[in-house]
Amino acid sequence: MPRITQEQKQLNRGKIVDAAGAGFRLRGFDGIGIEELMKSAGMTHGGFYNHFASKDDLALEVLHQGFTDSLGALDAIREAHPRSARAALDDMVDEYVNAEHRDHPEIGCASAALVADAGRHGAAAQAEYRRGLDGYFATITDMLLDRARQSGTALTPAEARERAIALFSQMVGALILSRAIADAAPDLSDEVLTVNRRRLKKL
Amino acid sequence: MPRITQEQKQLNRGKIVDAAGAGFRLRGFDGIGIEELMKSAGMTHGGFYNHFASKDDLALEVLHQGFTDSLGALDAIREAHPRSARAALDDMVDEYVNAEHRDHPEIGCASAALVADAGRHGAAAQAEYRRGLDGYFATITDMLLDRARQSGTALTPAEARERAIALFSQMVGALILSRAIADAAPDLSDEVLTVNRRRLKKL
DNA sequence: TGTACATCAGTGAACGCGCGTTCACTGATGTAC
DNA sequence: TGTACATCAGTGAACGCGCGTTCACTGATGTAC
Repeated sequence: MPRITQEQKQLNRGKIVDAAGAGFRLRGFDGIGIEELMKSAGMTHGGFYNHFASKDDLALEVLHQGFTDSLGALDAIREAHPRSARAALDDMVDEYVNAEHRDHPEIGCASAALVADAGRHGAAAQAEYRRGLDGYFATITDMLLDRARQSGTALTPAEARERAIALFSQMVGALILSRAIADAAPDLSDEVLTVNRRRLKKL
Repeated sequence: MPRITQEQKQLNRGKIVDAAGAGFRLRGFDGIGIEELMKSAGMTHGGFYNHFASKDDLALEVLHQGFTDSLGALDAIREAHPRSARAALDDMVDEYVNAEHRDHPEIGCASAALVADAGRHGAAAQAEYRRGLDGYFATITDMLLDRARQSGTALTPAEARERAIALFSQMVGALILSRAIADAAPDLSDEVLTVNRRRLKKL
């Protein structure tokens, strides 16, 4: 059957990245092997190295794509509420600190699901992570400034950035803690989500 | 040389748990093998199974010990400030959300360093995690109630618990995010710590 | 446009290394008398 | 208290499996003319 179209090759590459994005989020970088990833992407494992130099190389691509997707989703939330930054911020919190998001890390935030691997992997992984955090912090800062402007409240850019960093830290912490006990203590896990969601929307 | 004293055996077991506690925190459960763990505990790897049924079994012991230690450290902070719950809470935040703690996961909070493994490992690991979180939430709730009482502020137990959960979530999130970019973006990593520390102490 | 040849994406077997686990062995400890 | 024997913690070699990576092969694609 091979060789295939160059366009088809790019589609296949995308399938591998998607499969790895879900697999790594669900089971960690070491929790799923190349054979299984390639299989769930619809191929056999031998062709992997036509696309990536190594499994680590794939991890970088997954991080990059993950942050790109997440930042895009955040922009979409903003655009869905062009007149109300408050509504956009509330939406963001609701969608992030949520049982659905907790229960489906495979389609969720890269920051939360891949964070352990990022710190331990090399400089390149951390650079991807930095890019993601920079984007989150900048966008949320803008949203807070918009909200203050729209409500006639005074807010300096420096203060807005502080709040944005604190807010995002809390969102990530809430999601991660709720995931760590999701099966064994569902009530406590739900409480972590509910409490944080309510308090985050008051900020 | 073997066989050794039963007392010595327990000491050796402790050394293995300590070595694994540091190793798993630094490099993850899959990031360090039994041979290296046993070596850093001062033994050869063959004797491992005199102490533990499996590597997973060891992970449970590490989680258990980690939370016991962390909760003990939190009690020590309280006892160091018997008259001022405010000083104790500020101390807790300062010691947790801190560059020293960020740079030394091996001697730090189990909740933050082992969280990724917990959610993915079985029910037993999650049960340990639940015990840890229950302890943290209960203790911080008490501290907040003490502080309110000492300052003459009104605070219901339910409201105190909400604040405690939110506060701990933010502490964990801040530490984890700062670790994820510690090497590649030290300035941003420091900013995450500084900002969260300041805001957490205002709560 | 058509033809001949080079390229190369996917296949599936194979390699080699690491790691969790097992095992025969040793000799000091613990115990029964 | 002393002696003889059973126990068992640590040793280090070995096993076996999984996984990341390599490779010869295939045949359709891409390209040069």
